[in-house]
Formats: sequence, structure tokens, C-alpha cells
Amino acid sequence: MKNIFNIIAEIPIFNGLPENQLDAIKEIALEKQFNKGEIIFSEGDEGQGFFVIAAGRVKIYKVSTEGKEQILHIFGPGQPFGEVPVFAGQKFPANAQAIEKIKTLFFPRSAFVHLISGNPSLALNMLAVLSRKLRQFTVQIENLSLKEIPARLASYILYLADEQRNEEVIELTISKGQLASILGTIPETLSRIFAKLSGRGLIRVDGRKITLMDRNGLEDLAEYVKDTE
Amino acid sequence: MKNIFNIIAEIPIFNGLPENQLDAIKEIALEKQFNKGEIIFSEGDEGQGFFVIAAGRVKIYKVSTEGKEQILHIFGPGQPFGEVPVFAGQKFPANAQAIEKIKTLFFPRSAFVHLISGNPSLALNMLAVLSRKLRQFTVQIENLSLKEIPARLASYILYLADEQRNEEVIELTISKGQLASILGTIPETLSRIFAKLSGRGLIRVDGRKITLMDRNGLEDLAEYVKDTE
DNA sequence: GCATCACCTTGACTTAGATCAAAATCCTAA
DNA sequence: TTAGGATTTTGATCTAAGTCAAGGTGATGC
Repeated sequence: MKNIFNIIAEIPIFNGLPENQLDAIKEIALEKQFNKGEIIFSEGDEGQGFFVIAAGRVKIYKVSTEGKEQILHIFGPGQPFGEVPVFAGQKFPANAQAIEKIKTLFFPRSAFVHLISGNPSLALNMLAVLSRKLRQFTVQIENLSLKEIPARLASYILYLADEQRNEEVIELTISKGQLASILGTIPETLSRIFAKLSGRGLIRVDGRKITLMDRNGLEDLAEYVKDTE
Repeated sequence: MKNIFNIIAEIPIFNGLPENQLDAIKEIALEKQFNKGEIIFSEGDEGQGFFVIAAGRVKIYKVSTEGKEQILHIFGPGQPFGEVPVFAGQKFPANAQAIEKIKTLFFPRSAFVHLISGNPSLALNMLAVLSRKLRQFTVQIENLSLKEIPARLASYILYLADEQRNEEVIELTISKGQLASILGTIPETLSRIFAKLSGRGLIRVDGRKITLMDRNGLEDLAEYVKDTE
């Protein structure tokens, strides 16, 4: 069983920090657990601090007045979420829900800001995290505004394939309904588009397993440019 | 004529910094000018530093393979742009173009990172800037994915009215074509929607002047929740 | 004063994707 | 092992918004 210290030492935003700093971080961290389905915070809530996931997964999402959901991120172990109000001094811009039983570390705002003030590496790590999230959002906006759903699905499949380092068969880590919500559509439409891509011979779908039958075709469809660097 | 020092002292990200720090910032800043229509950087370029606008306006945008444009931001005096590669160590995620003749200060990456390492207030200011941009993007994603174009336009009009502190008549600061690109649509559609809102008695449009005829109606349409705080 | 170009509007048509409804499949737990 | 629910698929229909094409409006400069 890992103790808090070991968990903290493995979190990317705390990478490269000297041991005494990790100790200071440990001092302010609070363990918080949530059950599957629990709401961690809601849009508009005052943010008193941010979270880092120790185990499990979380979704960050918005909901329309008619109940349609758009997922902004799904985060897993090691990843921070809910930092915006820590630095922008406002409310949470979206909702967070545990999609599995999760364990998190919670960092109270003022203690963390104090810590960061004395620790440039930590500040730079945090700047890097926020910058990467900005980059991700530009991609998401591009997808929603400039690409059709088949292209978004193809991108997502290629992204998963990259992540899973598997040439043959990849596996969805979320339900198709949730995938629809990531891609900005609804389950019915996603289902039809899976069928369409299968029909064109680009993929083969069996439950949550997807076989890439024609990677070039998928890349064309996705306008996929592999992020070198 | 303002000198560099005065310009720097008025830039929000440098707020609250002591004079000697402002001097150090001045030392690393480079003045760069661009004419109307000039491309400042393109998606995929290596980012060697970031910009702060001293005068004029810039648009940050993505373009689809078919040529449709989505504007992510329009920035004016005092606002920084192009920071993502400074901290995430990668390429620019989008394009930047001067929409007017502009004057900027350019901050080279390594010098700036060095500066921020010795200056926690600057780091926190920068964290606040990035956090606010993240918040803005969540709103933009929500708009694109969960709202129809009339709601987006209504939001935009109310946002402008807020900004211009004018109960009666507000003025578009950009062309309707550019507005379409901000809202994630095309000029023809925007034109029809202006006509529709006028027909419903919500607004009156005369060139770039828009008169709010029914603020409550617009707020209903926009699902507008005034951002208190 | 008129030509030119950018911008905006209008009309007719098409289409991607949403909605509504129902059936099929899968999963889990008693 | 089977009942019940959640998840996924399929079908029929609808609609918001895009496309293509043609005019209209207005500003700018020669």
C-alpha cells in the first residue's frame, strides 16, 4: 500500500522537486475519496482548492439546459483537475464527477498558492500543465467547429491507438455513450458512424474492441497529423 | 509618446511588480510591429517566445481543410498571446494574424522563463492569465457543442453590452463576417439569424450598431447567467 | 461621379446530424 | 438462470445550418 509521500513523488506536477519540498506538499495535502457516480464539484461552486487523482478516473463536463452533456476531459491517476479557480479566483467553470471509485489528494488554495510562491519549479510545472490543457482545448474547439463527426471519431481512434501502443486491436476505456459525449454527439449518431466506418472497411468493431483495418484511411479521414516532438 | 517602460507598467500580467522587476522585464522585451493582415505566427511553428499587445488587435484562429475559419480569441492592448509553447515546450496550437496595424512586445522564451523563476508574483500573474483562458475555452466549447447559433449570438450581444456599459445601443467592433467566425458559423447564417432576432423584436440592427430592444428576451435566449464575482 | 471591391443579404436547395420510438444485446446480481 | 436494467443498435422522420448562386449596399479611391 502506497503512502501519501510515494503517491506525491509520482505525480507529474511535482516532478523534479527536492525532497524537502515534497514534504511540504505532503503537509498540505488532504486525502479525499469519492464513490462511483459521486459529484465532486459543480459548475459555479466556489473553488477552495484543486485535486490530484491518486486512483480512479474523473470526468469534467458541461450540461445543456436540455440535458445534453459535453465531456471536456477524462482524467486518470496523476492528473490534476479543478485548478482554474485556484489562480483565476473564481468559480469552477464545469462539473466533475467520479466515473469510478476514486481516491484524490486535495490541495487547499491558499496553502498551495503560498507554496508555489516559494517554489519556481512548482510554478513552472503548473504553468506547463495549464498550457497543455489550453492546447488540448484548441484541438477540441477545432474538432467541434471544423470537423464532422466521422473525422472526430477517426481522430479519437488513432489517438487511442497511439496511447495503447497497439497496432492491431485497441480497446475503448469508456462506454460508447460517454464517447459520444466526448465527441460532441449522441449515442445513436455515434452508433451509425461506427457502422459507416466498418462498412468502409476502416475498422472492425466488436463491443469495446476496435480493430484498425486501414490506418491510412483513418488518417485521411481524420486529417490526422502525428504530433511530432 | 509612451516609452517601453510605461507600456510595460500598464500591462496586467506585470501588475503589482516592483520597479526593479519591471526594469528587468524591459530589458528582455523586444518591440515588434506588424501591418494589418500580417501573419504573426502559424499553427505548428516553433514558439520562441510570446507577445503582449501594445496597440492594435490580433485574432487567434484555426482553419479547416476546406478553408472555414474558427476564431478562438481576439486580443487587444495589454493582452498576452502565444504563451502556450513557452511553458508546454511545443509548437503554436493556432494561428495569429494582425487585424489592424499592431505594435507588440515580444518576450523570448528562455529569458522570460528565467525571469519567472525568480519572481513568484509574475508566475502567479501568468497562472491567472492561463486559468482565465481555460475558463473562456470551456464557455466556447459549451457554446459550440450545446447551444444553437441564435443563443450564441444573444450571448455575444449581451457580452458586448456588458463590456460597453451601454444600455441602449452597442457597436460591433468587428465585421459580421468575423463575428460569424467567432460564433462558429458562416456569414449567410449569421445574417439570417440577425434578421430572425430583429423580427422577434429582440434587437434592431443598423450596420454595426445594435439596439437592445428586449434584454430579458435576449437573456432567456442566451441562457445568460451574469458572471457575478 | 463613377468604377471597384469588400461586405452583407436573400433565395432555393441540400444535408449532417438530432429526435423519437422500438428492438436487440449485454451485464449483473439474486 | 433468469429477471431487470443499462447500453447499443436500427428505422423513420425532422430540422438547423451549410452550400451555391445572385443581388444589394456601401465605402474608397481615381
